[in-house]
Amino acid sequence: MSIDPHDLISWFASAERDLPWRAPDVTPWQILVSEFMLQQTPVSRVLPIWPDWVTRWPTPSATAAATAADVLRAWGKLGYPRRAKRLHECAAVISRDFADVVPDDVDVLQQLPGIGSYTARAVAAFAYRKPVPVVDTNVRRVVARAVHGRAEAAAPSTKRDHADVGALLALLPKSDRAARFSAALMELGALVCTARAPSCAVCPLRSCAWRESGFPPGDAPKRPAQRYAGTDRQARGRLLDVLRNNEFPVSRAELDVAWPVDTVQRDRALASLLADGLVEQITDGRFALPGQDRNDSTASR
DNA sequence: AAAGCGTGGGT
DNA sequence: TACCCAAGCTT
Repeated sequence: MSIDPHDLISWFASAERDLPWRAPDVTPWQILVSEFMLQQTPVSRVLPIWPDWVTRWPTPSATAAATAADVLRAWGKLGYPRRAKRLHECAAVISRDFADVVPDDVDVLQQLPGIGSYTARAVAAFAYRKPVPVVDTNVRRVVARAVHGRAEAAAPSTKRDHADVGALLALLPKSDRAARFSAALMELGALVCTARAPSCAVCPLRSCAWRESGFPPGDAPKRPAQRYAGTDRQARGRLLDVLRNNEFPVSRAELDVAWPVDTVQRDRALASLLADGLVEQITDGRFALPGQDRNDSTASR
């Protein structure tokens, strides 16, 4: 059972979304920025942010020259602000150690801050047209269904990821169409072979092990889905939102009102933000985004 | 290896 | 209303 690259690529030619980071003049760095933003984040939420971002900071060195505070503010409520911090660090490394040129080698890319297996492969394939398998959640799901006949991909793990790369390598066209095949596979998972309610009636694949075995259901989830309300993550988000929205450092009391009930949880969240380098405490005891201007209206007069 | 890490839209 | 889910990475 296999996926015919021709079926997929001809479907992609007509179904491909017109995403701005796919335009022909987009640089490898700008593609890398899109991949950071798209980690665990829907396309619809990246769309309004990415164009302004890459206009403001078009190169690694331009990004590295900004303060972490500016980067975190531009990131806004995209989520997982550690990604913004790592993107900033990644820019500094590329600027300093790679002459401002994004590496094209998967293993080199994967050593950079915030770049794991997926992002390294995506940059190599989509920015440099290298014939490397790109394995994301969409690809795992499409392969699980079309090739292995299962409703869902197995839980991601290092070992499982390696197997997925191997399975993909066997499918990858041995030509310059490899990168396009990977993009098409991801697009199929995003638009047709979706996690819930897949549109099998319009699927371009002529063979699919899951369909041919009668759409067997997946296993019930073993662990309960995690909630968000009341978690440390939410507390961190509230605290960081206060700092993003204040041009100048804020007092502890101003942070307290952002998470007023559970003081133990608030302290834990603040400590973890400090440990992550997403927040700094300045000498007078107030808190600020890292690298932010320490002056304020009272100190400056 | 499993758990932590944001946020908001869809159902 | 809850819950699911979205181009993952790090420890």
